[in-house]
Amino acid sequence: MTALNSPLALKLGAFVALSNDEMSALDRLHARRKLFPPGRDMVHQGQVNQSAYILASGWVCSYKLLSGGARQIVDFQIPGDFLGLRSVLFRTADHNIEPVTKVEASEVLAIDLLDTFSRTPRLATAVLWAASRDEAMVVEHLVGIGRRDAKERTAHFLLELGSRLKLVGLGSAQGYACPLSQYMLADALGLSAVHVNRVLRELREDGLVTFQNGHVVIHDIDRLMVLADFDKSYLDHDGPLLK
Amino acid sequence: MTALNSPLALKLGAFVALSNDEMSALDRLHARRKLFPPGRDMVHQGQVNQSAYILASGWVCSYKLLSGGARQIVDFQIPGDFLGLRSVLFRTADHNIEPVTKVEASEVLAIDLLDTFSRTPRLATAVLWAASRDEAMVVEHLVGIGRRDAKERTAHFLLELGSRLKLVGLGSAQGYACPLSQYMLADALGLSAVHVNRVLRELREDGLVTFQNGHVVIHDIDRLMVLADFDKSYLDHDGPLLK
DNA sequence: CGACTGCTTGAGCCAGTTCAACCACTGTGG
DNA sequence: CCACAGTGGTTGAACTGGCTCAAGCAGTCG
Repeated sequence: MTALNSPLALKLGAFVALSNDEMSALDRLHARRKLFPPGRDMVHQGQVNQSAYILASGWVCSYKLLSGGARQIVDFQIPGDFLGLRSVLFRTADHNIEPVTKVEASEVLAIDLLDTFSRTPRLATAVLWAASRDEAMVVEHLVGIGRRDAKERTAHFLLELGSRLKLVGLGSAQGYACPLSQYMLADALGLSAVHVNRVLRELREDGLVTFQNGHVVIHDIDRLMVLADFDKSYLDHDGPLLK
Repeated sequence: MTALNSPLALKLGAFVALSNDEMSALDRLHARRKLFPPGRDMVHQGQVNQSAYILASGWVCSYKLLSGGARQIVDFQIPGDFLGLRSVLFRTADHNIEPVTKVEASEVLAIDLLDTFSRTPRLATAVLWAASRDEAMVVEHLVGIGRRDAKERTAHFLLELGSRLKLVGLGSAQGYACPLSQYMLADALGLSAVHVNRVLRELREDGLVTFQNGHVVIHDIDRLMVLADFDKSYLDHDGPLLK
């Protein structure tokens, strides 16, 4: 895969028109490919001096565990996303990262990243944009768990995922492939798996979305967006620092 | 007030030993003092080209509103905290900011901030540290709302606030002044005000904390920390980029 | 074939909500 | 100086969204 159609390039390209130089700088970041099997944590809480990764293919999730054994998934990462950017800047990781599927990721050393940023500052801005978008997603997630009921929350989640996947060429307004189990959905949405199941059924019976067999099919995006109170502006901030 | 005992200096100083140069650079950021009365929003969603502020005194809260009228408070900011750092980097604000009390804050223009960072890079690192701490707090907040019950969540919240206030010289292990109403607590914790009231009573009757008349008194911090499953490590990351 | 993982459905229960009332304070205008 | 309105806190009673427990089913893998 060349930089041109890599998920990361697609994502950043939605924000900055990338020059050839910038493209090849991105390419160079993809030098150290690594593979991770699903299930075994890539990073866990308290681990020190972790590298960052750029996800090339597959899905991962970041989560925290409570002493009682409960798990809260903070976010899923999909191709084109950075993982553990914060764990590089700070010595220790404050959450766990687990591959949901087989994962292909490029390791990025702190030095290389900083080096790339100083040579191609527009890339730095673009990556900062991506990081801020991630932060905005966490905030929106918080709002959803705090103040939306299970149905709205689930609908919102599925719409957000769709929107993110579309940006990296992995989905359309009609639907997308989704390797998550209902258990993972539950841990992300702050619900029980049983209840997620019922909510998904309702959404299906209402003719809004179908979540089945690893595929999300969106039947009526307009009604779904109304139900979820979905305003995608938090996903595509304008880029101000860029002239 | 000189930089030496300003809340921001105290906070950053916990992370980096600040030189005289760095101190006076901080001082210069405090040039444009402004006052804000409680109640009227300082920033609201969608607003463009906002400045950042450093909170000198008073409390503010950042929140989002849903179409149904529900409100979710994402975070409170206390003296020494930055407000709207993200809104500077990005053209539009994605949340509202409202003063909880009378507020004194220093406006910081994007240029001045970037300028300060390039002259005193250790300050840049320190501010980055603070920003990352804020992000970690939002994540912890998300986890709490998703997976802690009302009592644990409330206890955790009060402990976190105490820990933050202590860092800027506004509280101790015994307690602190707190201008929040039970309604605000409710909007932050994702609960109803009525239930917050009952939970606070329970915590009081258990001899753990008292939240009354604008004061939080911590009676038994050890039991409180156990109840809340409070691990303060997310509040004080080490600083790796600093030699 | 059995074991395991993920999905589905029912039944009963409980944490937290909503509605409604009442109290204590504080500030404000006549 | 009192009346009155507004804000914040407190408590009870009834209701409900989502949970837990329990069972059964389908597909997949060794």
